[in-house]
Amino acid sequence: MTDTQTQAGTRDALLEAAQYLFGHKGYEGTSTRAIADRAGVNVASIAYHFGGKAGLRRACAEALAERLNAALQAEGPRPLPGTPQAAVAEMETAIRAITGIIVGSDGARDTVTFILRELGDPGEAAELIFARLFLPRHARFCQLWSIATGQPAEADEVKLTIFSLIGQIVYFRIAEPFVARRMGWSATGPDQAAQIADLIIGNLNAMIERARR
Amino acid sequence: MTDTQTQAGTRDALLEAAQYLFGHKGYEGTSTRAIADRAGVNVASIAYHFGGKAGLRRACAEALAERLNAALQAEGPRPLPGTPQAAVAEMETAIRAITGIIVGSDGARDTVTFILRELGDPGEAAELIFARLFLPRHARFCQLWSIATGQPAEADEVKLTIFSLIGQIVYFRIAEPFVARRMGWSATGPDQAAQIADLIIGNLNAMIERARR
DNA sequence: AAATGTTAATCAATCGTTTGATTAAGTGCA
DNA sequence: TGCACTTAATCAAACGATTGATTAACATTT
Repeated sequence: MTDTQTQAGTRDALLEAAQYLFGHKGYEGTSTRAIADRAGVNVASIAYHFGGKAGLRRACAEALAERLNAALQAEGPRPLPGTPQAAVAEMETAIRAITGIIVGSDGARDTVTFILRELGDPGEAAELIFARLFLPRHARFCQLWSIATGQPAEADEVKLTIFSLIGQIVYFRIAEPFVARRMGWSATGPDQAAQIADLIIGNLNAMIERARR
Repeated sequence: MTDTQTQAGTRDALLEAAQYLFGHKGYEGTSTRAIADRAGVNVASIAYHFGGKAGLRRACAEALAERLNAALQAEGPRPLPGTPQAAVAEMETAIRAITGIIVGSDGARDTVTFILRELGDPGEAAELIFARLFLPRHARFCQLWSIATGQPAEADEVKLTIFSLIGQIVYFRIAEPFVARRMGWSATGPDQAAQIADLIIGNLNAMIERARR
């Protein structure tokens, strides 16, 4: 009985270790040996399972997109809400969920760290994450906004507005250490995430009100 | 007559080359040789002028903070505006200026690329940039918001609101390739920056209106 | 000549990848 | 069932290339 991985365990262990290290030290800053060590696995396994370091990076993004899409599910063939009130309600719920995942320190923390690192390093992985994770939700938000305000869903101003809405959430995570210090937070947990979500929902309602005029 | 740098020229050439490469390929992804080549200078000059690669990184951050502070100047001992209208006007002007620098493709493009890369890689450089560049403006914005709305400048909600305001701008730059594609932009230049600034100023006014109620 | 810059050459360490060997689990046939 | 063979998976070891840093010689200026 050994403590090394066997069978499919190796693949998953590599994905988890790589996601953690790529996220915290960056792709270039992470050596294949460091990944293998953290996974408790031989270096050669990376080439065997993923073709190489770059393949492992791509596999991380794919696995993560699938996993997060499942967690946020919802992205199924849901019908659009019928009233402005219901549309606003769905946006508020979504903002709370997304803020909790991006800002709060739940289980997805390392995953979000990886995503943000890739966002700043345009490439295949960022492409994949945006196409599968961000854009579908952006389109949904545009439709909800359209129902809530009466503006056409594909109007330039609407699309930009939704970007500005999501940007607020993402920035709180990017600047987290500095936000925490400025706010006097010892940690950024679910309570802080809720406080941030409340604020952004307030902004959302202010923006909707203005758009209706 | 050679084409290599002499005297103080070497130092500046290294700073510029390093800022470009650190920003576009990341700190770990950039070799000292690549920096020296781009600067048209010998590798050993890095150790001579900056003590090493890490020192060059710090020097980049310091030089950039000084330069951007000068460009945005304003941060002198300006008096606070006396009326809510004047406070809103200053915020709008600042948003236009910051959006132009961060989003538009003016001369500061490589500098902003470096900053965003460092923001995602917490360390000495990010610390310096935030302390010297971001926080002073955050505090100023809080005061302006206070004058505009009557809320106390150091209230939690105000501080968070200002973060959410800045976050909108930063995100447009981070997600620039994806925003551009979604919007059908072939490039993100001054016109697009102005469009984004208009939108964010609209959001600002909506938020202020709501805060006054 | 002393101080300051710049250079080519070299260093040990580490990089991602490849190799050949080894193990264990299937597979086909008698 | 028993034997011969193939396949998938993992390993230690080694590969050539590149890394950041250092050295000592050379050039320029004061």
